[in-house]
Amino acid sequence: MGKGITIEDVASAAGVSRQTVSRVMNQSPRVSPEARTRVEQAIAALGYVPSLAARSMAGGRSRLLLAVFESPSPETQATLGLDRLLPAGTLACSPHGYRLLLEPIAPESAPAASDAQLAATIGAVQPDGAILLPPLDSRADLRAALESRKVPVQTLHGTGAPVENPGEAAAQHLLDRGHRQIGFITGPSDPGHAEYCLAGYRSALARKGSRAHRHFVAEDRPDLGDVLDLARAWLVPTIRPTAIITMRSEAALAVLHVAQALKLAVPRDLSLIALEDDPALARSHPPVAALHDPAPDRFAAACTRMITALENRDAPRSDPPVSAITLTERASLARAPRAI
Amino acid sequence: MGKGITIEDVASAAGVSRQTVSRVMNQSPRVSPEARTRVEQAIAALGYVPSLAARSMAGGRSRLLLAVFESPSPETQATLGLDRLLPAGTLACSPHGYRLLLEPIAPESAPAASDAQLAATIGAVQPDGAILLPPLDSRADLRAALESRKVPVQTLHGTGAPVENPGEAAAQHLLDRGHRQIGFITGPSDPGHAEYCLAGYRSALARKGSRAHRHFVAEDRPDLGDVLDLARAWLVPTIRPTAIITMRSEAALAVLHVAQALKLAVPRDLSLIALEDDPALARSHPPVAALHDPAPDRFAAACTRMITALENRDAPRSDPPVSAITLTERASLARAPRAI
DNA sequence: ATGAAAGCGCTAACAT
DNA sequence: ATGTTAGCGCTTTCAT
Repeated sequence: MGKGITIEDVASAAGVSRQTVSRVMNQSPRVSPEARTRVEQAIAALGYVPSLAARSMAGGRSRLLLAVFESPSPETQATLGLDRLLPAGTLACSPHGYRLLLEPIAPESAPAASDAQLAATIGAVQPDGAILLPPLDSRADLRAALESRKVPVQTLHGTGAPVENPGEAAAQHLLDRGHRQIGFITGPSDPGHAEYCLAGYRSALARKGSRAHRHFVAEDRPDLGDVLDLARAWLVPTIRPTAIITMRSEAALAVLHVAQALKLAVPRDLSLIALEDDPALARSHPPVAALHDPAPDRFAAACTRMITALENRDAPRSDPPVSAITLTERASLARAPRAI
Repeated sequence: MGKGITIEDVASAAGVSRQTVSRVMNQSPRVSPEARTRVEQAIAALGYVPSLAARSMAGGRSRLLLAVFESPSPETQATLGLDRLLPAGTLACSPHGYRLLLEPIAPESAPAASDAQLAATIGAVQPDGAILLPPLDSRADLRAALESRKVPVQTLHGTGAPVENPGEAAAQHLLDRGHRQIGFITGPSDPGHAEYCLAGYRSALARKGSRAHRHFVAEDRPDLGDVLDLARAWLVPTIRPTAIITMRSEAALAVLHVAQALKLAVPRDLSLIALEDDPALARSHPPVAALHDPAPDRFAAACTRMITALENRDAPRSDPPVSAITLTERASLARAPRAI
């Protein structure tokens, strides 16, 4: 059932020509209200859905967008979060009749290899556009491979705001609340990303003249005991951080535990922020604040930008900026207890 | 560049008709070796890639497979692992000229709603098949919606082996090594899944006559202190588990820490298995064994099964079974120290 | 073994 | 505002 319903069926059911049906589907203004209604009813009655392939052939627009992402290598456990990205993007596309097509790129692939791969995909599906997902958005070779073949490219940080640094953002939040002795515990997962966040933290503190980053910076260790020891080493002395930033959520939980064992009240004596959110953070006592990267929303926004750019090839558009990072405030945050 | 190369271009470059080119692409045996070679060279020289849309229209096969998955709701943080699934599936499809198309289904969506959604997708792209990803593989309504429209369905557990229960598998591994006093710490994330694993653990122990599941079963808590307390409560007494299974990797690390603080050697005095793998487990001291769900491989296998079933509509196939769960053995495992 | 003819379902040009 | 005429790039079916 529902098989083989074509524009022709709709046309005869509505008593018009295929063209009129086509015009209705394509929102052409040159259709009389009556005709439009009859066509719409016929479409609904028959459950007609136009064939993407046929529209692609005839109209030259495939309504397919490439979602180009880096396929995780076994060791690079760095979770891209496709679980939440892809539904968001799909949802943004479908009301416009567009669809996403996956294009995984092997990490550190040679430019020639990925160029060939993209060439094959472009030839086969002729996508109307491509979204370069991080960390691929910085690969000039991919962008060139796409654009040289007339495939427009978008990234998550459209034309607007520059990328925010999570380490810097977290530090800034704490500085704004009066904290100066702010500790930072990196995550062991992705060395490059850890360095990046750490640098952001450092520059934020340096701007405010704090020297905490000389004393309270440590590397996260996989052994829980090491993290607990570290937390104790920082929190037992009189001169101690009034706030600590951790990259991993688990480290934040470990610090919280040590603080409570030492009778330090969170957040009164110590504020906590994790750079990575996790359900466990929301359920701990007290819940721990975390930075939240609205990547799914930014991906959806990128898809929408792409589509509107495609549809009105002329009209100048102003892309509403999307904030890159937000803080999920939870009870682990308070103003600095006093000046030290 | 590379734009607009059609079968016609290849045909004239090779000095043959379009049909011959088509036959070469479709592996038809009715082509002379010389002609085939000339065509293949022309294809390579021109960088020709056949248009999916055109093939779909003319041949009635879209070479598109639907990857139907449950889109995570805000609270259902249950990570499906699309990050690793999709590249694996894509890789399995591409050598055959097939592609994956995403179809997210809202969790607990009404059957009528998802039926309409699938109908729209099927009408638009006319997929040659669909893979129902867990936990959607048990939704009879989705399967019906697909199959009633002549779209063949596959799931991760092909025709072969039944689904293994992670809790049961882990318990069985330990029982095989002589353990009887085996503890189990559930995870707080997905209640249904936790119950399921716990039941598997219970039945495995019951089969061997162990009664440990009466004493050493506990619920995981988000607060680290609670988990540490629990581990101490189990490990301090003389009658204690010789092995512990945890659902969350963090809980395993916490138990490991307590054991070491109590001067219990892992794995000599205590074996540890997590039901969820994580890079941190491999880096701890000692590394902690974990169950590993080869879902990416099973997804790739499902795609391959689908494609071969599609290509040889006649030949009877025997699907090689794929093991559902494997144990990543690490230094946290040893035989039971003694009978208690 | 190869070619010629006839579409697949739709849209872009032209008509009218 | 609507209908008509050509294709889009392939695969089918039927000739040769």
